[in-house]
Amino acid sequence: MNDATPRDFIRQIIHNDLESGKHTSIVTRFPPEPNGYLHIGHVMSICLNFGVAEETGGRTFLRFDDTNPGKEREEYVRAIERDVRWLGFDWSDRLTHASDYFDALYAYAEQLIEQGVAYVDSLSADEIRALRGTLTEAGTDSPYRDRTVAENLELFRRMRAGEFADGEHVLRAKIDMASPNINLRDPALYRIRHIAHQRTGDKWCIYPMYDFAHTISDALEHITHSLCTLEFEDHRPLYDWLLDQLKPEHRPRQIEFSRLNLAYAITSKRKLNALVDDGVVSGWDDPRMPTIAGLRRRGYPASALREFVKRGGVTKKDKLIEMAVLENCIREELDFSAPRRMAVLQPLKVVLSNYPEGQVEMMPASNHPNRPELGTREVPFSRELYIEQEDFMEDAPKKFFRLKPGGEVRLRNGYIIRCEDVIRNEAGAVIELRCSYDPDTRSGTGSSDRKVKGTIHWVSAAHALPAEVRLYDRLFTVADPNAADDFMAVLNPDSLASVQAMLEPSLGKLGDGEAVQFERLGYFCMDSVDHSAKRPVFNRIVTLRDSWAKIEQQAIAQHG
RNA sequence: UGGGGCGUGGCCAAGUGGUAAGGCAUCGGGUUUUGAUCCCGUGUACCGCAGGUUCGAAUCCUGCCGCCCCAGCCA
Repeated sequence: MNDATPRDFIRQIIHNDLESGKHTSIVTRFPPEPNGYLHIGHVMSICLNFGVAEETGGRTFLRFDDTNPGKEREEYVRAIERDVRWLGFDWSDRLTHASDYFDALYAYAEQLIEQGVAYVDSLSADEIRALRGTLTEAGTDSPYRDRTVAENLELFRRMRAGEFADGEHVLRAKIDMASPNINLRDPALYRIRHIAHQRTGDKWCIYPMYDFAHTISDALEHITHSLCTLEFEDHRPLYDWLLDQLKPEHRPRQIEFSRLNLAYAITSKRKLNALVDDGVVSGWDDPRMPTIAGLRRRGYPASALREFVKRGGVTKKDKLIEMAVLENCIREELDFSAPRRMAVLQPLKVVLSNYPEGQVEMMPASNHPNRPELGTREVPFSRELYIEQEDFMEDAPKKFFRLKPGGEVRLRNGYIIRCEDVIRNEAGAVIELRCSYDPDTRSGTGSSDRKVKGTIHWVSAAHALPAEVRLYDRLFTVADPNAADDFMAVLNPDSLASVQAMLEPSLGKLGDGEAVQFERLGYFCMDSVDHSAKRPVFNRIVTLRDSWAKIEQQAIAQHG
């Protein structure tokens, strides 16, 4: 559409098809099998299919590829619909199922039989496998390959009528058992499955295979460009063969692209399942999961996910995108949209010895330093406060710009304070700081422009809202857990940490799904599952970029 | 030693014969009551390798190497 729209090879093809008049409008489809939850990899496919249509004024179908009853559930259908909608896409009335076409599919199967290019094979699955040959050796024709059209038709109709048990017969395309492409060695088109389908019930006991159902569904929906991932490249000759034989009115074109892989994440359904079953995570929507449900619960904005996919590009090259790209997209969006708040994750009590007991000042605080239009709110300030344990250090290195004994620091939106005394418990641990404040340095007044090196955040102890805050890290310790021998062995034991934090009181009025920045800490949102007013639970969406952490690391590396 | 794909700086990615965009990351610096944001600057990219065609090649040709996918009555 505009100059910023990336022109990947698929959009180029589509652009050319529109220019040449081959198509007047574009129709795509996103065709998940409802047998699990959608994940970050699907986000790309969704954005591509819906995006390409949107950009050209075309249409997109959300089609459930439900050709394998027993593995598919309505629960997944609803979850998928929700995920796609949440991502910001609309299929309008174009919500379909492969099962909507079972009658048509059956008729096309009979057509193939009548054309003499499909036959009923009565070999067992094992026998068929044995005759298929190998990657380097041609297969062998089935002894049933030359049945007459009449015989095939009768058998196929009896298959449909339920006269045979599962596995007794199978309908196969008659192509070429010696083809170097194994998908062309007489692929199965229909198999017998005496099992109720979630939508068609007991109407059918034979079900079409993916290649057959998908090709015809595409044609029936007048799909112009059928976009799928690279592993289906070898299926394209079969896709085209079916179209050549059946000659439907509309002929779709399949185009393949590489899937998006995110570093430190897995997308294998089996492995994701294992994480849930073994209790490694709390469920499919655990905020550490790469599922759309997990990403949403974590607090990642849909717009940031769309941007992430856009930056990844559309190519045919295997890719493993760094987490930093995703995190940058999240931060970019949230930096703009998230109001600022203060919260202390690891509270350390500070008593201001010279601040009047019982006094409370309401300190105005900007909701967004770069967007004054977002206004201000008032934060209570009093004699006893909490600051971050990390913001105090006894033997601080010279570059430590926070609080140290005898040192000064500014309290964000408050006063400059000086650390006068350190209180310890019997074990010698610091449990409290006695500080003095400089009344002249209140933010925005008097000599408040007096400079000190550091500014730290705080919360008034008497007004603080206690809350559980969950801190997340990557689920795996290696960039490519898929390549690990045992992905369970490379789990990050510290992927979840929970702390009892103290929040500024205004956070009690946060709306569902709203993200805020806890200044100096990161972006946070309420947990959509466990949060309640009585027992607040927050998730850290992502940290802020932290150049201090790098300096610290380097110092440790240099000086041991 | 079958077939199908893919190889441009750490990770992505433009480039479609005329002399290598951009983003992320990195490393410097500036601004800053978030060590955030923002703003500057920062890479000699043997364009997988080797030949060839051409005045000229990442782009064309040949050979080689590496990686990915395929032997479900899964999708």
